Amino acid sequence: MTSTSNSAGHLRSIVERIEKLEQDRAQLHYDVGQVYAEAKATGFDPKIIRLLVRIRKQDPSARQEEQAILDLYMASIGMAPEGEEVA
Amino acid sequence: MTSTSNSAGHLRSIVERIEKLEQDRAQLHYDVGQVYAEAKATGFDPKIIRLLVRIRKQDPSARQEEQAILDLYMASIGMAPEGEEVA
Amino acid sequence: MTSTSNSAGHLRSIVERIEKLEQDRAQLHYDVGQVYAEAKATGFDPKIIRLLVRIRKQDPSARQEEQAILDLYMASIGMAPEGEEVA
Amino acid sequence: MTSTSNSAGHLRSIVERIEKLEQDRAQLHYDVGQVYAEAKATGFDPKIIRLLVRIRKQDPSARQEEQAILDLYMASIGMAPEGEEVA
DNA sequence: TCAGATAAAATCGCGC
DNA sequence: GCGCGATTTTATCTGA
Repeated sequence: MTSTSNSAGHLRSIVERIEKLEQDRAQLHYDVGQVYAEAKATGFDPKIIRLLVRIRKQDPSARQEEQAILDLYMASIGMAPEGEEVA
Repeated sequence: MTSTSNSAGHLRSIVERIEKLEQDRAQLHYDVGQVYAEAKATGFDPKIIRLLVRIRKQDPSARQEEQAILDLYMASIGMAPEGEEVA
Repeated sequence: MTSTSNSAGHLRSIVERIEKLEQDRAQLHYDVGQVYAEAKATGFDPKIIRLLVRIRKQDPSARQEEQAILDLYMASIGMAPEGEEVA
Repeated sequence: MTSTSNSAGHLRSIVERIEKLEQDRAQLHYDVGQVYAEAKATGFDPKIIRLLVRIRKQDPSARQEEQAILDLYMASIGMAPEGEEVA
């Protein structure tokens, strides 16, 4: 056994795994920055690209929100949500 | 050629690469959450683990300096330093 | 003079003003909760109300975002934004 | 009667009151920012002030307990307690 | 260098 | 009581 106790070993393992995942995440974050840099070098305005990406991401959620309203109202008047079978 | 112009193709490539990277990042974020969940299930307090990870990430001397300034401020307005019992 | 130094007095004043403002903010937050509670008691679904309020708040910003895209593109091709005089 | 029904009138009233309260809250939030700005202009580190305010808000004994657990965790994975010099 | 915007993290409250 | 989603707060980043 390399650690004082199982508990300590587990704690260490947890902390190290988190740190590893966070490192990978940071690397990915850096990579995103690189793509933006390349975009800029190619003549694209990074600001516009950011906007584009954000909108592509939000579009579906806007639709989802509409659906949420609908579902909520249907529930409030005691109707089953669309696409559901009774049994 | 598959696209209207090189420029449009490049723009598409940029956006798609960014979205791919962001997806991977989100996955990693989820994984971190899983580790915290496991920690909690094993009996560790996730809140403290977060604190621990944060401290490990900080430059130790930076943290000391921060603490020193905090002590100064606290002293100047008549607060007792941290970690003191009232009685 | 009531304080050891001007600096300490100022620090104390700053901290106290922040705490006062935060208290007021918390009170307002509580008040919002009260209105939601009243709504619920009157038979409205708080969840729907929240959605309503959120959408009313986002609607204008969605329009603003559209405008931002337009402005960005116009700027990128060297055109002045709408509603601007040359001199 | 100014509204289609009492219910609709009430709903409108609810939404408007919520929006009013949220506006006031936003104003207060802005005011807090102003105080921090003043603090910074006077030479105080806003980051430390934030820390200070957070500590004052915490129950002192809760904070001690948290610190105790943290020390335990740190000891169990072989980290030195905080506030220690390397040499 | 600083204010404002953006995005990330942490906390909180609800529903299951 | 616990996970999950929403909110709020904090920190990073970009442009002026």
